[in-house]
Amino acid sequence: MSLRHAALGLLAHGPASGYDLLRIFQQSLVNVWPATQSQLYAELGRLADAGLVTVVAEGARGRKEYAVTDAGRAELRHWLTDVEPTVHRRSDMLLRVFFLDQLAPADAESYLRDRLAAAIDRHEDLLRIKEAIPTDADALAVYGRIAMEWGLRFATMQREWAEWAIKELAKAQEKLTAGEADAG
Amino acid sequence: MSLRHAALGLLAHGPASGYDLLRIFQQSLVNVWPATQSQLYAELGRLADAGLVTVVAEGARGRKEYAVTDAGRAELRHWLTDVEPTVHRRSDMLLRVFFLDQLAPADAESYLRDRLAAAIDRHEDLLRIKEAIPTDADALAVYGRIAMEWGLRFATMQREWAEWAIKELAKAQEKLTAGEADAG
DNA sequence: GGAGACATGTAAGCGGTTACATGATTTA
DNA sequence: TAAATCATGTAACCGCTTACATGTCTCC
Repeated sequence: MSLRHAALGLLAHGPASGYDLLRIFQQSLVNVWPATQSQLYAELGRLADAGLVTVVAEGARGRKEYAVTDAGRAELRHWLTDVEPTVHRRSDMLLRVFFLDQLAPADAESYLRDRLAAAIDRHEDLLRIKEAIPTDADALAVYGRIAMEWGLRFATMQREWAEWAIKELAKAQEKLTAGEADAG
Repeated sequence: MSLRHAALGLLAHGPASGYDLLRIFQQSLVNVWPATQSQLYAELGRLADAGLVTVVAEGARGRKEYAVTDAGRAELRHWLTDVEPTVHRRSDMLLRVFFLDQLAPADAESYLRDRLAAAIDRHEDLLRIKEAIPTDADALAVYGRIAMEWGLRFATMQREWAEWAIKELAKAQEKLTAGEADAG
């Protein structure tokens, strides 16, 4: 249930409407916690019902500006300090690795090469985004850069792993053909 | 919809019952694609309906042994070669990083230190699991080791990132106190 | 005969995605 | 005045989790 805390965290930086928050989700948070419009509006309603945020202003076109309440700030702090981050284990990229033996060796290698290429692309994309980000000293920027660094390191790790895996695969393949030669 | 492909992939190594598969999910695949019992039995039913697997034997206690069909193998290969793995972006660990400015500096640092400790623990856990795995040359073991290596590298990356982030935070903190001294 | 493992299933609820639906305001 | 943007909301569906529910077989 982290969308609620994401919304709470954004509102902690100042009042905003659902529409405002949506743009932040789709820009700054898209790589960390994407959210859809329908989800966000529903969650803001629930947050208001729970007393964690309140409508502080109503503007044109039915715009509702929300602000976090004291209870909301307390909940946010609780989530930040007391709730252990969940570890995501699910990876269909790694799941495929388990079943690569169902493919011809060349296709298995091709899969890993695609991962390698994807990691390189990802790293380049992130670098481009990083350069476009202002080097402000404000909190969201400082911590945003720390999160960005995680992404860059993750992409690098994935690249190096794919390179290593391709070599491992080649080694295993060699052994196998050597074994076949022995048998023949 | 990867549970279906996970089941298909496991059955590609030989016929098995839902109960058999469940143990594999909870042992070998727990770090890659965890699945619950209710989910798995339901999916096997759907796979059978779709003609991707069939019941090849019925044993004691209502045991049903499933085997993958030609259509199932084709679907598995399709998924392995043609379907781009999804990139998971959602991380409540990184989401918290964005909101660390809502905490006292000491608490923010504490959060990062906890991540560091978690990464070290994770790496040790994986090493222990790795040593317990037989060094078989069979496909599931070979590719299992490649997946394991990903986990180890991921934990290492996370450890190094946390160490780096703690230093960054200290630097930012220094700058801030220096700024305050200037102003004061 | 009881415990523990084997074995399969259903139901309620939750978070997330996609699609639908509506309307006001600003700007070219 | 038409297009783009601003702005909020609902509904259907899907995958996953948790809990419930039932029954069989083996071994001590």
